[in-house]
Amino acid sequence: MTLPYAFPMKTQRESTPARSRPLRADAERTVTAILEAAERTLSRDPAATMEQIAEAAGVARTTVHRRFATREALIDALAGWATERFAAAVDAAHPDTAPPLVALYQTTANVLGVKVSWGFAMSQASSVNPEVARVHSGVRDTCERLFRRAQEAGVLRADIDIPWTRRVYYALIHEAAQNRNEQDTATLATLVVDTLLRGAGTPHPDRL
Amino acid sequence: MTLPYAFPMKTQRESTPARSRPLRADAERTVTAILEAAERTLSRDPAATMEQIAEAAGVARTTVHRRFATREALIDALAGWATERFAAAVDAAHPDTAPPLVALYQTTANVLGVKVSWGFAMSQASSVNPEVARVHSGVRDTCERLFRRAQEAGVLRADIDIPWTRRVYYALIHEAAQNRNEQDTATLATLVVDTLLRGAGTPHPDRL
DNA sequence: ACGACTTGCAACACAGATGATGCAAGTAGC
DNA sequence: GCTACTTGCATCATCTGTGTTGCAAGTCGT
Repeated sequence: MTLPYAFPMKTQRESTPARSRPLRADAERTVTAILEAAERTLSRDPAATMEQIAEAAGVARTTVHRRFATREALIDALAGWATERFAAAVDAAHPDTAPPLVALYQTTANVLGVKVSWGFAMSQASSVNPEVARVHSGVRDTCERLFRRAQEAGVLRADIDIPWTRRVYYALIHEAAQNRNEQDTATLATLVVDTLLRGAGTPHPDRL
Repeated sequence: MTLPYAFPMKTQRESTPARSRPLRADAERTVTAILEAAERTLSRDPAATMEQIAEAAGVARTTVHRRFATREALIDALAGWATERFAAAVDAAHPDTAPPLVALYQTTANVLGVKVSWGFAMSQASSVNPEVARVHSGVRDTCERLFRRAQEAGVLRADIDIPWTRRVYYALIHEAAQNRNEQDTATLATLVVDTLLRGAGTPHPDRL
């Protein structure tokens, strides 16, 4: 049994997808097709079978098993694949250096771009794979650092609970990502950030 | 095969749990134990087996099958059981008659009470059971009516998108319900409503 | 105390999914 | 064009979960 596409190999020191040796171009395309089909299929039904995934990818089920030894290995690779993009999306927004509000918008937009396409894969944060968990945990820290900077800059209130706010932020992104309908990520990001910062209430409500 | 505990029977006109005839007291307790164990078990792992549920309930798997013909019937009954409480919780808050802000707090607190205990069951809104779907859809309408009243009363901004705001509200309740840790529903409701109305931003931020 | 009901246990049938293998046909890359 | 790689197909073994049944032991309600 060769294991040509296993995401973070335990024997590897970094998160780059590793395989025993380079795949031929056609096999490479097949692997990609399988991962994309897996995302599409599993986001609709997380309990979808290998057969359904194979069909969606346009290959035979045995081919899927040739590339991913087990179902778990496939999902693991999928989670890794998306986690790489996730980390890159966050990184590209310079969340630790850009002005807080700019960083918030940019990070949101970038993450939404990944989340819309890789929703299922990104939901596998509590993966068996320690590398995936590590990246998600790292992003969580980055997010909370950004929120603290936003507090210091007076963008976020001083009295908010940061872990709670982060969870709300994640939930907003999740909800926005369901709106795949036509909306571009910039519009969705505006909606998310606006909702997070201003809420839905009036500035000075006549109570009751 | 008798089907002693099937939630909303198609031949019944209302949502009251119906069974062919009353169960003996011990059997009644068993049914309750199974439903509670199912909630506990499935909220941890939605793919949990009947065996695991039976074990959690302290009964044999065959007993579970005696009370619920199929796995689907069990989940359906669970969804119905929780949906009854959900509808009652919303109703008790007088969402259509109390002042908007009062109704919002009270509904939130009541729903959180149910959601904390019946999180999995309440996530089965898109149940095969049309009665369950009808109740959830009704609550959704009630919620949006309340939001419109809140707008008219100046509690919610006039420019918000109501469906989006409702989804955000649901997401906040969901997140808050994860905080089972010690917090009472009144505190959590305050947090949810406060976050929904005010967001996390400062009233007049020095932009950037 | 009696009868009806309920439960646990052992056993079975069955369906569906996973994973492996050998072979023949086709394709990429040198 | 040659070789190594890749794929589809047919097939098989295995496992797990679901749902059923019969029976013996125990319990509820009257």
